[in-house]
Amino acid sequence: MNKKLSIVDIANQLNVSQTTVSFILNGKAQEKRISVELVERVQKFVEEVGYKPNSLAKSLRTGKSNIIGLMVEDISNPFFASIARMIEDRAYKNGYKIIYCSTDNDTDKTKDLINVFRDRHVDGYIMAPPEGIENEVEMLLKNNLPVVMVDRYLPDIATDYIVVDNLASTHKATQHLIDNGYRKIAFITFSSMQTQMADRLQGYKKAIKENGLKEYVKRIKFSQNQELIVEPLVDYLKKHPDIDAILFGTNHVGTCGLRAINRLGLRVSEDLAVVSFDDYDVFELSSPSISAIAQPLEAIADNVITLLLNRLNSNTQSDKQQQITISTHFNVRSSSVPKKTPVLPLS
Amino acid sequence: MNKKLSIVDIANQLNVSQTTVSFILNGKAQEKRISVELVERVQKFVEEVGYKPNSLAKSLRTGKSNIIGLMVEDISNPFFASIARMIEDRAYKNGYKIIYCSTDNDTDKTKDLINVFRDRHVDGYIMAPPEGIENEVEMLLKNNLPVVMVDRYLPDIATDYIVVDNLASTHKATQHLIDNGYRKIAFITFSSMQTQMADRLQGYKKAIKENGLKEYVKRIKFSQNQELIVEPLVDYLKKHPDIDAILFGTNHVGTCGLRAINRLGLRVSEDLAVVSFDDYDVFELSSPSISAIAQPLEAIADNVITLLLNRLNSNTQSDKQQQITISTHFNVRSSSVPKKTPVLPLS
DNA sequence: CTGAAAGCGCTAACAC
DNA sequence: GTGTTAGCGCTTTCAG
Repeated sequence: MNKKLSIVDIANQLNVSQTTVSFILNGKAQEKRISVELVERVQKFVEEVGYKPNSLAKSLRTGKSNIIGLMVEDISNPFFASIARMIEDRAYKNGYKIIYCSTDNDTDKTKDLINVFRDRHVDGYIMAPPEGIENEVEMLLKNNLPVVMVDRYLPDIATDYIVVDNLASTHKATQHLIDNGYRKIAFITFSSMQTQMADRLQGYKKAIKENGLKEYVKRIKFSQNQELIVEPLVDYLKKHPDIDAILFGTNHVGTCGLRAINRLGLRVSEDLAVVSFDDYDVFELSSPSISAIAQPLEAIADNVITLLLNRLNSNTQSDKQQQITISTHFNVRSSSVPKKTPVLPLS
Repeated sequence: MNKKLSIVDIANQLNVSQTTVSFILNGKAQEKRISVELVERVQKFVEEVGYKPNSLAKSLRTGKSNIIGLMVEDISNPFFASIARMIEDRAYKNGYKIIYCSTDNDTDKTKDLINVFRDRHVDGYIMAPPEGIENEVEMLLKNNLPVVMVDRYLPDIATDYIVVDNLASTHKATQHLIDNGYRKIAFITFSSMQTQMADRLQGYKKAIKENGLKEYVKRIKFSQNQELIVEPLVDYLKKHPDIDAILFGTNHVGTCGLRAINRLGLRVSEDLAVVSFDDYDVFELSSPSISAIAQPLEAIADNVITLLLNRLNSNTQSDKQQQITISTHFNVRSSSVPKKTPVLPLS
């Protein structure tokens, strides 16, 4: 129906040239001093027949696709899903569409995906990068394609990024556990050298060291399969029955951790204090409810898309990179109330 | 770097014609009886210089974009996020990319989005349709664009679709509550006439009627904003303190329902049995854990993408529509254990 | 103010 | 077996 009209059709029917139509459609009427009446006539006609420019042809010609590539670790993780959702909204409102994909934190997969995106001529990239894609990102930058990192960044490469103050957050959470009388505090995390995980670990270590306590760090290999995370956790907790509190490094480990705790028949809060990074429904609705470090999703998404849109609108690639750190909010709940059994003094 | 090469460049450098290169690259070498050595030479060179065909130009020429448009209600809802994730994986493996968007169940927004997708020349559509987009969908079909519905369908239009047996599922869940001694069972749902919600309501009503009980149906307006759902729920529960069990129509109402129950200081299972449609972490990890009707996400996603890929590969639009209904799995947990207080006999 | 025309990179008749 | 070439629909330079 309305699919066959092209700019030449409408030019012919109106007895004007394509150029004129094109100028009018692209808001260059004034600049080109096209008569107001012609402009109106064209616009009216275009409206009537429901003509839509073919964006493929447009992209081919202009090199702009109005598509943003979004690469997250896993779109089914509520943290990324929420951010993606907000980014999507803002992008649509600004005339951009999103192509997304989940990297699974897999370097090779991500490299492939970057190629797919380049191939599609996406105008800009938003990514939560896995390790080892420095070269690819540099290539993008070199080609003047804006890249905004989120959640983590590549330390060796100067890009825009939006992260939260991971170190301060886990430091505070750990200190909170210590203040509430816990002494054998484990930090359970993914075995990853990515910046966000490294910082979270440092925050924990710092608090532990400052209080002269002993570190209990358990690293687990990232996996989509929950069982592959729950099982090592069960083992670890069995092996360390003296642990009296756990700080989980992400919502995913946190959720699996709760499963492990359930499976062992342990009771959160009574037997074991729990705090997790990343807040979401599960933690709020658990009983006892789980203390969690909430990332300000909306602020993150807003900053990301604003930054990218700015880059897109002004070809100022060479500008100084913007690197924004946002504070988290620590939601204290029942899972980390002050310890009831004898509290050891700090040495 | 590798962005400037076009097919003509590589043809020139190799002293062959574009056609030849194009044929080779598109696997038509045999068909066109191009010499094996030439094929190899070209492939080797292409490999070396890292030439990638420009898919925009390709799409413009062929009318195929290798993009699938995915429209769900809300990508941040775990049900849709999980399905999207699985669809994404399968699509990528088959050379398709996904453009997605959240409809918010908003008819106008969805119409816009369909236009955006058409404009992008997506090859196929997967959608969880809101009400009132019959005309748009018919238009797509008329233009021979495959559309697969998921989660719900438009009763007046013959399309492929994948749904679960909603009616049987809620019927079973309601009967389960009755069997366990509950007599004042509420069904809390979104005020929607969409097929999946209508069927779930019917399943509940059927079981209630069969047992000569009274219906308690509460409909709530769909909203992203949790508070707008929790509040009416709190009111409703206050007004009907005699209700002894609730069946929630979706995970979203279910989650909000748990909040409402918490807010009122009611205890799940002791004061109120609970079952929800859609299983996910929250229900499994709550304590008491919440009985839930689990949709087989993987089976749904698999069927959806298989169906669509089939359509895409064989231009058999006129084939009979495939309409697949999959069974759910009822996960019985602690929230709906047999009632302890005096159980009224069924009349 | 408006029109002709040169491509953007690729595919596929059609000719040789 | 291989080369020529006409577009796909649009933007934009350059001439009127």
